[in-house]
Amino acid sequence: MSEMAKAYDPKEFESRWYETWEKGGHFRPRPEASKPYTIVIPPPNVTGGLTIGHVLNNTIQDTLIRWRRMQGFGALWLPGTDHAGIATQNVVKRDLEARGLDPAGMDRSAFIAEAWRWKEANGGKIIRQLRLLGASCDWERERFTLDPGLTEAVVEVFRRLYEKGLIYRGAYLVNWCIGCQTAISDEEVEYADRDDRLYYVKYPVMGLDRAVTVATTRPETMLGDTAVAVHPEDERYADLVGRTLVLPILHRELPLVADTMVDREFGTGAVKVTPGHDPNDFELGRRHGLPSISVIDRMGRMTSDAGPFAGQDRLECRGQIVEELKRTGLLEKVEPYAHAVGVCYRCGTVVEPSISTQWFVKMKPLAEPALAAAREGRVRFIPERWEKVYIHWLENIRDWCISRQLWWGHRIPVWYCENGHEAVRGEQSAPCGKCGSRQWRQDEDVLDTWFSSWLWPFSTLGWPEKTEDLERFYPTQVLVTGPDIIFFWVARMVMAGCEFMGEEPFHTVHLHGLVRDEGGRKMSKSLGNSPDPIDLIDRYGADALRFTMLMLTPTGTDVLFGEKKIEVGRNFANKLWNAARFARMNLGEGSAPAPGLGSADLADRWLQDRLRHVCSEAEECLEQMRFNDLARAIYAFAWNDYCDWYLEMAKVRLAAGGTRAEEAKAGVLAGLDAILRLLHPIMPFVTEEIASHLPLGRGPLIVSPWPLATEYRPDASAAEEFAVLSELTVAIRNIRSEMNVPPARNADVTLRASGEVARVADAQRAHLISLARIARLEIGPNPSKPRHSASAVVRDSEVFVHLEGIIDLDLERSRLRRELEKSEKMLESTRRKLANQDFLEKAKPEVVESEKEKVRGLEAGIDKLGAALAALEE
RNA sequence: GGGCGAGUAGCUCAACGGAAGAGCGCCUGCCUUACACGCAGGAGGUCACAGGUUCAACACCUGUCUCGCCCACCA
Repeated sequence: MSEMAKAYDPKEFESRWYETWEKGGHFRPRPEASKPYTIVIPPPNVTGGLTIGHVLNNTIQDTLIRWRRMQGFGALWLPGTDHAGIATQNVVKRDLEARGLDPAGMDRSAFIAEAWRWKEANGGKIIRQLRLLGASCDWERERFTLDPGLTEAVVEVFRRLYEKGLIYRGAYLVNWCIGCQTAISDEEVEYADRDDRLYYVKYPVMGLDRAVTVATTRPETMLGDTAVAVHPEDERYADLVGRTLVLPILHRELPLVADTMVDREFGTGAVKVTPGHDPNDFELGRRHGLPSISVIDRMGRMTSDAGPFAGQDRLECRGQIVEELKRTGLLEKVEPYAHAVGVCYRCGTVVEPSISTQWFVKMKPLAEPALAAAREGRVRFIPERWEKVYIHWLENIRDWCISRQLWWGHRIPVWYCENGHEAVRGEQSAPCGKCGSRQWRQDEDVLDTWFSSWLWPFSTLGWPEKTEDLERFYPTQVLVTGPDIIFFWVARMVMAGCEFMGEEPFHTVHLHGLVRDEGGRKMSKSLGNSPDPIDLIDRYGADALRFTMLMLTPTGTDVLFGEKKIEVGRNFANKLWNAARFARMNLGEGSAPAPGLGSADLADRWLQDRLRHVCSEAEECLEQMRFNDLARAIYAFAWNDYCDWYLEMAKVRLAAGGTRAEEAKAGVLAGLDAILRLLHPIMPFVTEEIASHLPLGRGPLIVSPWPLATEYRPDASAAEEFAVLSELTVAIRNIRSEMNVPPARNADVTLRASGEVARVADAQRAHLISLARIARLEIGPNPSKPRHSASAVVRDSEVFVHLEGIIDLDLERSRLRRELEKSEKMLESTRRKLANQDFLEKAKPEVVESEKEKVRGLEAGIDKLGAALAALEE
């Protein structure tokens, strides 16, 4: 056995163990395991680095995978990365510019080549970081969403949906991002509150000396107005419906239409209708057969249809229009107005709704099975409340705009022949089925990144081919991710799984919280409040970080993370480290006994009882994915039960030597063995390292059997005896501390006790003496009370700590009075309860009995305290 | 405008309807030969507010307030 450093030093062993595990093939699912357990990683963007959010997400997954692996499952954690269309394209562009190249001047294939080069050089960063975290992914199965196999899956899916009529192309109003120069889906639009202005503009009525005033936040879009609408039952405008209005500035004629969509309460009750630049107006326009005019182009500049404003930026145009309206007296008023505007979730630019020709997926038919899956319990959410969010979205689903005007991504697998016929295929080859033409041109656009992500649970396993992996590992067991991508990813994966595999891709969705800073703000690069996990791992250890993250994360609530909190994990690792050093120190040179807790010693019997509890608790926590409770339970057991009590008690037997020492050594090892196995899924490195320094008789911890409660014998009487022992110990320590007995000084103690307390104290005399630092211990049913002593009541017994020469009578009196007061208060409230007739009649008998018992105990204690106090008053 | 979540010790969070807990911080002692990343002891809480259900409520119900998310076609 090699030496162990004095303190936990993770740098010394983390990378070494990761290499050992990987070389040992332990990240691969065991071929012989009958039951599979699969998790597919939410593929991080290739552009990204590891964030604290990733740490939480992947620590949870790794904990589950390692736990199942130890249980003997064929555990597969399938890793990979997402090509992240827009994000990557932007990063590559910036990179090119930084290198003095001009991305705008590049042709498509040159750009894509550059993007791949960038990906090969930089795309592995986050994967390397996951390894530092200890993620036990099967790297031999790593996938990338642009891998050939996954491309094949994308084309196949597109083809199937196209043939089913669920994919269509058409000119509709879509969210156009001027910043990213592409259409984006509804889900990619975020809403940001803005303090804006509401402009009231007068539209003269043709042939009358009247005008209809409309309210708008976007005066520039009036250039594209094709109607004004009012509510059909709005009396203010009843006589005007059907008449013609004159659009200010451009003097175009507009019908005044009636539509129930209009809110009579808002503004003037009249709304300008711009089908070309507003989703509601687009709908309204269709209903009324109105034309639509696009006055803003893809760059955000006014088109030729904007007349004199053509070529201006939309915002510049807004200002000029307002000026012009003022000048002509058609601007009635301007009010401050707070509202939400849609912005691109990628670049934050205000989204410009525009009409353009795009590809869409018809979602309703796909949503049905996904809805049923949740409603019928085949897909379950943890926490449950997210199910409602999922269902609500699916019930109100809108078609999915899947085409993106980018270069980086899966190119839309549609080809057009020279005669305009369409065909879906991966590569152009065969002649056109309709005209025989061989001149094909592929659609210019690429697919939304999520169009490959939604296939992830099966495309990564080989689909559309029927591979062994697909057969064995699909469906996966659990998906671990954040609630922010329920719509983008989770729901769509369920839809795809149902549609293409005929089965849900997973049965449990664990949605953990977001990581925030200590002020509750979202972690983000721009705020600069997101610490670099790698730096934290470097300074505190991966295990410390992992443990802390889990400990801080109650199921499904956001985590407020601060660097200081990692100390909990680091200190805990150090504690274990030193417990192991203690064990080794006591094992000495000779051959060590096999770990075991079979002796008749109270400490061993009690530890078995505790292990029984903690093992079943850990199991339950993992089953229910309550990771914070899991971490807390193991922490409390290891620190408080094992280190504070068991090891302290073991010192007595170790000092005694002989058989008792051998038994203690076996027990110390057995306790550590259980703790290390329980903790391995959370803290893989330090547990593995510690285990390697101890003669536990096991192979690598990573494939050691998960500890079962049934390995340990329950022992209620040991628990009870231990309680007596610890209560006596604490009472004595308390007196010592409050009476300022120097820690180094052992005190004489007299215990006036009979029955259980006397029996336990006598049997555990050696333990008690050691734990409470006692010089001489006298136990009897009625020993004489020592002259100078402080006392305490423990159950039905009295403890006297001799304090010759150092007793401070005043101190002791006030100490006893405090105790007495506490007991009397409790006695009073308990008596009151028992005086209540309803309580006696209606409460459960055992509750009543325990209250009565409580009174008896309190009364006896109060008597004793009173007597002790009286003795001091003399 | 809907929906969801949270409001418990200075801070971050626990607590099957039956005497309010942990970690950090704080106070007092201790370098007690595993650990000062530690040991022992201690202080600190009208469990957001108001009603109600119950013998009994931090927990269940109703309402209110505050904070935070998500969804939504009031321009």
